[in-house]
Amino acid sequence: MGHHSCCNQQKVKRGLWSPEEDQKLIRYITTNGYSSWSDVPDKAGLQRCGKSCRLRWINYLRPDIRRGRFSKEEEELIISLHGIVGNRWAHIATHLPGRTDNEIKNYWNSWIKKEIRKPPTPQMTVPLPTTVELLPPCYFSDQQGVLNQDLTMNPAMFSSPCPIFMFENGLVAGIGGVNVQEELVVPKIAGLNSNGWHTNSHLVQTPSPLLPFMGGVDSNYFPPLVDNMENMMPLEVQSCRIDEDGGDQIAGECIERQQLIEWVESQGCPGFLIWEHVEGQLGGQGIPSASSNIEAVLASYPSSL
DNA sequence: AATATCGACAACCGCGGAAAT
DNA sequence: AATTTCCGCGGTTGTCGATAT
Repeated sequence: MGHHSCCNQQKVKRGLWSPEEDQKLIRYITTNGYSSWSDVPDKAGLQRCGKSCRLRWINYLRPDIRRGRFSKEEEELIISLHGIVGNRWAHIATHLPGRTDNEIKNYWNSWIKKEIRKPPTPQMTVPLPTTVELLPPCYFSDQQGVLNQDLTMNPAMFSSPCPIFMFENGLVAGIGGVNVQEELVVPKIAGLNSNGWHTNSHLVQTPSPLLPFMGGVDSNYFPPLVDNMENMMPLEVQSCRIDEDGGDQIAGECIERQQLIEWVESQGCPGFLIWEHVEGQLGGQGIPSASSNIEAVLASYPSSL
């Protein structure tokens, strides 16, 4: 039948939960547990749908829940993780014991509103040259699985000369003492293993011929490099990790900074840029700094600049 | 003083996919 | 194997007290 018919019969109560309802639900769940949420309401004597009961228990009544303001460490972790995985609230919540996806989502949505009304920071604006016609052509090779299907199927998208690769280097290590090492991944132009990256964290193609790709893009961290994110084209990417000191590799998925650099250079691309989050800035502005100067990258285009 | 807006948080909704029938 | 039911997720709306106009 209709796919989803929960919560729309009459006589099913909705809206905020009363203390009495809470007590009924708590009593039932603590004595019986839940095997099937859909028959919890009947057995517990509640005029709710199972879904509502589940939500109430998961997000509010269950005993191991933690409430109150987020700590500084939690805030930093949320912001950092969001910069990497995007709006995957449930995933982010797994790194914050006792917190729910809903709570984190609410936090983010109000946090982001505050950030948005702040004026952009000056050093984030990078002047881009307007004349690019003289740049030598540089196309991607399809060898070694470098290109994904979208790329090969639509070569017109990649007629822009001289791509500059940009990578976002996850976040600082060991933040708040929480081990998020496995999250320290950066996108790489490669095969189809997107490994759960959120769409807006994928490598994207920018409208600028000089900066055709940006990796790990979060528009709130990297706003001014391009005028509008709408024109960007999400691409499937493979995750890997830039590891400055060579430690803590992730089996099979990690390439180190030097490898990354070599790989980019092997593509015949003269420039690349690695953004790095800087410790201490994540909770404040969430502003990255560039490890390699974009001016130096642009200087590698002698014919036009 | 009255009302509009804001902000934090709670809850709802549709969807995709898993599980059950 | 096909269809229905259920679960969990993420976007969105609702609620209500606080703050601003």
